[in-house]
Amino acid sequence: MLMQGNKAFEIADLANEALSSRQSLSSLFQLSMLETVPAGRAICWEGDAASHLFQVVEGVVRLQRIIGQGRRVITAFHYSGDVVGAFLHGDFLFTAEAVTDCKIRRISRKAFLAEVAGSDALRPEYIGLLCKETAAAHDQMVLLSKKNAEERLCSFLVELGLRSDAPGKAGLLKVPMNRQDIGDYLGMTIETVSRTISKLAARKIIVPEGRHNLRIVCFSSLAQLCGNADAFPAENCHSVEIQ
Amino acid sequence: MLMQGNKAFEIADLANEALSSRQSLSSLFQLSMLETVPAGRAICWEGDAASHLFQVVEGVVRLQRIIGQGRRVITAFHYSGDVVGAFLHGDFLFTAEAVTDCKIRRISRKAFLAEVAGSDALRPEYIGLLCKETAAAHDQMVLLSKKNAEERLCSFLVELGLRSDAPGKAGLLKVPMNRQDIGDYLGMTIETVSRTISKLAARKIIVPEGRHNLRIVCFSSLAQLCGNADAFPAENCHSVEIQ
DNA sequence: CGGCTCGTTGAAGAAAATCAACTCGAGTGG
DNA sequence: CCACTCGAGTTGATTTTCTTCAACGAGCCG
Repeated sequence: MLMQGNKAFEIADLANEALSSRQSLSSLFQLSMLETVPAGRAICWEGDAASHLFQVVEGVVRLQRIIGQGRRVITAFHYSGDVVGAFLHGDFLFTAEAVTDCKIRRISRKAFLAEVAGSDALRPEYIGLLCKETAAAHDQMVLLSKKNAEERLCSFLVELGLRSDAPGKAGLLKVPMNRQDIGDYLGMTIETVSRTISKLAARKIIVPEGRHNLRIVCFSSLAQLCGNADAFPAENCHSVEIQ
Repeated sequence: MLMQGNKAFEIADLANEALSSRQSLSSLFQLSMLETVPAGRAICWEGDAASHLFQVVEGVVRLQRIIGQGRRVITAFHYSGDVVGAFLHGDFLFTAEAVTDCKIRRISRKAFLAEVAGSDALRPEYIGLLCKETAAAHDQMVLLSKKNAEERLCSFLVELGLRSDAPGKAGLLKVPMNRQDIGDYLGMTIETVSRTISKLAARKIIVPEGRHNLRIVCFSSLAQLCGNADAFPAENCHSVEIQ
């Protein structure tokens, strides 16, 4: 709901939701204008006062930090529906940039926090969001600390493949970001990213189709190569992946 | 205050604080018994229901995750005054273990969240805590993703040195954790940790004194070697570190 | 004092980074 | 429509950094 129809109707519906205490964090953003951000454009800058939160409505956003001599670290990608900046207090800890052409909405931090503080329904959702982000940060620390190139790439592809808006576990996986983005996210160089993709392709686990698409031949193999202790077994690869 | 005196007095004082809305997150833990945890003992386990939060009253605690084949990642150290588990929702995402003999207090998540929800004073402190943890996680991702052995170790020593309970920037730095802990925190082996310490010692930046103490000869050199873009210059090394 | 763990140091090996050449594909302009 | 150009991606050769394996040394406890 709320995805089309005229504005007045949306706002009325929103107010209705608020009254009946069924509002969600997403609904807080619905009051703001939809903004269009072209690929490559920054949405906010590290060090600036974090006066607003953003929601990615469409497209992919990267959160990044730069440390001296052109070293860039991408700490997270955010996809449609995700909230950017939920955990910030004072300043932005990252620069957010559009990976693809994006549509976003924004809300002021002050309004956001006031809404959350005043709603018993929003607070658990907010805390859940923080928890999810922190869990992701922990997973990323494990990846960066202990995984090799193949495990990193497979973890990344599984993460992409498990996103709800992805077409499915087997099939064509859209990879909107370029090799440099992937490398800076996984802590490796573009050459190593490329080589690792080639090796997986040689083993017929994936098949590259153009720069931004990968055909996932055997998702359970990918999952097994993630290097997580709890990776599920892939003996059933063929039966599962029949399509 | 609240550090000694009889229990009844403490509780009365706490209630008083609550009434006057000057309570802090720390005060929430004051109602619980002080628990003693010997070095090496676990406080909570990854995967268990996160029913409680902890506060480190004394000692050092490590948060760690294990991934297959004995690979361990330490995602954070917590020191006296720190709250452990603030951002958790369902299950613990880490196993917490005492690095040194510790004293801790605990509070149930339910009570904690109720207190925070009901207090306009606690909520900002809580959010600030979450922000601080997330900022630390981001810093750690940068470290693990882009820094070399020397930069990692220097970052760690600076982090230790800047802790408020540390004696000072120049002087004797207590390093309570062993080499394995440091290695698993910084994403390197104990051998590389040891070698890096030796190299810094050869350059007279630090002087090891026993296994758990380092004399910091030139803190600003350490800060400069962190690899952060915003490292402050160390020309004033001598004048600052005269002591 | 002896045994033990923790830490240090050295030598060899492996993984990924770096440097460099080449390919591919998309967009541009003749 | 096709050659041209430019950026992104791939692949190969070499180098660097860190890991691994192994031996040795130092502090700590009984």
